[in-house]
Amino acid sequence: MLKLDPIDVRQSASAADLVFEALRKAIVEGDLAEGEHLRQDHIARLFNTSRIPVREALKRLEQDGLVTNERYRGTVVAALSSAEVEEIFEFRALIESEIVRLAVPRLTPEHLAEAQRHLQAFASERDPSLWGEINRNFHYSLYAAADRPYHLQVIRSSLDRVDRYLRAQLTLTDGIGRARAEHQAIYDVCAGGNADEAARLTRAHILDASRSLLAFLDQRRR
Amino acid sequence: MLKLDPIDVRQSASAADLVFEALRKAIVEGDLAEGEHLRQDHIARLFNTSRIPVREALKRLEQDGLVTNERYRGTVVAALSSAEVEEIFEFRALIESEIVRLAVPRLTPEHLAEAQRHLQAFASERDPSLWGEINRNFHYSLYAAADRPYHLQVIRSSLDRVDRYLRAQLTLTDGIGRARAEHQAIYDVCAGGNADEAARLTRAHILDASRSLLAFLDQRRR
DNA sequence: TTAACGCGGATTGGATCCAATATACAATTC
DNA sequence: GAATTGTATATTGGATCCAATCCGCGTTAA
Repeated sequence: MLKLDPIDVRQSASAADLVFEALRKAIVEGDLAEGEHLRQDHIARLFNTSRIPVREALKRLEQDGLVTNERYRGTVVAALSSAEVEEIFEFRALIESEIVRLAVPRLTPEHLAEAQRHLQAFASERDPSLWGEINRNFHYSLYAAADRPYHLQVIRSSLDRVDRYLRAQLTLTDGIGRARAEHQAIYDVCAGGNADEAARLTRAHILDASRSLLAFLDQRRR
Repeated sequence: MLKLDPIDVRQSASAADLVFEALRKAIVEGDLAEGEHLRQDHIARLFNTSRIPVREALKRLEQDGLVTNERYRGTVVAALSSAEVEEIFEFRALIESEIVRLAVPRLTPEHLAEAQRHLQAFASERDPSLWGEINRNFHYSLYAAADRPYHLQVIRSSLDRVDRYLRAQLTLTDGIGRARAEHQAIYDVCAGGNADEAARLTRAHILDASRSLLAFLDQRRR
């Protein structure tokens, strides 16, 4: 009998899924400015599809808080107030420090090796547009050891909302320098197996970025 | 000149919004069993509408994790494994204890009065089908004082996922009795202004329900 | 007997068409 | 000239239609 690798041939990505992922990525990475109108017809043409899958994608983005919709007026990229940004960073500090605490006792050499790769990439990468992605990967490589899929999902969702601001903050004077130093410190205590200290440093790292970012936002918005 | 109260006449609820809310409520309250198929055409007829708004509602529910969708195979009410239920309760224990810690110093007499009303309703209500709603309201009346909209939104979302299981747990032997006692204890320390103790009791309350529920689920699923 | 095959209805995904509403701008009135 | 009104166009929300896929069931062949 013929034997083949049982690859799932079912293409699970519908047009709506593709549009959703593309728009999500564009918003998270800051390629779509906050307040920008997302016209159904325009997006549909970009993807060579009709407005139906576009509308489904926009509904999903709305549910994630990445866009807002007003009936008959359309969908715009969500804009966050300083207070909202601050609250989300506070939330991240709470949950990400806890996930690190859970992760540290479970860290394997493989986890640490991957984290170190991202650490080095972060140190050597010159292109600021890549820092955000590397930053995410570094933290996620540690969080993965916690083996808490729901927590990770919530972390992803909360970071998605503020990542474009965070990426702007990284490019500020000293933003990248402090991030590098703090990452190294977090990595060191993780490798040393000190869960409480890793949690404390992660919390401080997030709140530090928050303070720097809010100072920048408040200044820019005046 | 004619003067009228400037009421916003714009009806913000689209058909998709109404369908979404109705389905969400039905799933959260356990009226739709896990694994049940949600046929677009059937739902559309129920609401006297076409399948288009139904599909948008289903996409939003999927984004919230309340249903799962497989291409060309349809949408079913999500079923959670015991491990997933356990993780979500662990998550709730973390974030709800923290929100209580933030809320206590900000509690006004009005907040406490509302919490006490829910406490009494919880104590006197005979109809088990209403316990879940009252339970939510009691906790939310305390959480509201924290004034953290994003945290509250995440709390709502996580509770939505497990509320149908929690409601089943409340009707178990002693489930409602322990919940009543623990609510009273939480209320007392909140009214006394002891934030740390309120957080500790909230955490214990959630983990207590989790243990009881998991024992029940593991037994039922065998 | 049973497993593979194929057909037809059921269901979902997507395209196109129509209705409802908003917005920009010209026309009009004071 | 400014405010208001009417109108044309753009855009969204929803309905209907078509295509792709799944699934149950009967048929057939080994």
